[in-house]
Amino acid sequence: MIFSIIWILIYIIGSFYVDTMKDCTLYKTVDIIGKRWTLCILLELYKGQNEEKQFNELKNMLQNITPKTLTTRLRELEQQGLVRKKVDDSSIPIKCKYTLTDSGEDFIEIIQQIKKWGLKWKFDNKECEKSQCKFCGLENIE
Amino acid sequence: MIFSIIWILIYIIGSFYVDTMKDCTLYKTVDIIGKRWTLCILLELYKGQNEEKQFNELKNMLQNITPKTLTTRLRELEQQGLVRKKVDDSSIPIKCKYTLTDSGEDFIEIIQQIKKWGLKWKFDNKECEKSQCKFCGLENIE
DNA sequence: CAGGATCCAAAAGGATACTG
DNA sequence: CAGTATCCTTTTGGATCCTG
Repeated sequence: MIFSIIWILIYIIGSFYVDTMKDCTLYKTVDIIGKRWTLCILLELYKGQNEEKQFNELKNMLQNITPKTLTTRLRELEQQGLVRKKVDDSSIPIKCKYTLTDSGEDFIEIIQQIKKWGLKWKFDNKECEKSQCKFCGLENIE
Repeated sequence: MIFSIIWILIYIIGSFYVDTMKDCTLYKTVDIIGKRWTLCILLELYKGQNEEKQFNELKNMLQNITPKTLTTRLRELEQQGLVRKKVDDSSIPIKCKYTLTDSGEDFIEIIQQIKKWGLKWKFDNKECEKSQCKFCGLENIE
């Protein structure tokens, strides 16, 4: 009983630090790229010298992704300026080509950093340690 | 009607690319750090020359985080080797100190990279462009 | 081919109260 | 102080079918 009072006091005293951090660039950025499939999509677009990819090409490479999710992610990325969409409606069927923008390509470097960190500290993965991993398609730098 | 058949055919032909990528180091790493609050926690531990932080200190700095979530995240990070936990039960109340491990500190560099990318390509943020942002506590490199 | 629409399941996280 | 327990809401994404 006496302890409870002590703890409540300690607790209240401790509660005076408050700060807000939602507006931070960092957290905004992470909000964009922290979502499921986003990295996969970026990598898929990056593979093969950043050539144009069509919707169903992406869908087939990313097995298990549903069109709904892919559409959502692509739109987010397009809106955030990481991905560029071009529509070719000169023929039937219509073709939509997706490519990375400059900022999107620049972001690949971060992904590369993350992979490097993973290899350094955490995971043994024969495939990923090859000069070119077949999963993520990234060559190992350094 | 005739179009439907054409499209079905195109669709089937396109479906022959399949690959798996779950075992990639990259995706495993992102699984760890892509979760909500994780980056905030790492940054909070990093602030102030990486000194020890207690549970309720963290909880107070990260307003809106619930103890349940904080516990979960800390345990994940501890298990993944990014965070170290020390218990001091020599006095009442017990104190639990959390610090970054070497790999955890190393990871801050990636966060720094992400921030740099965000500032370069996307967001105007007066606070974040200062030499030291009060939100994420990171100094701006380069 | 490139999605839109609808419905549904799972999971993540918040609110709140409680404890040693 | 450092959590645990319970309940509940919200978000997310999968399944499936449909269309121009």
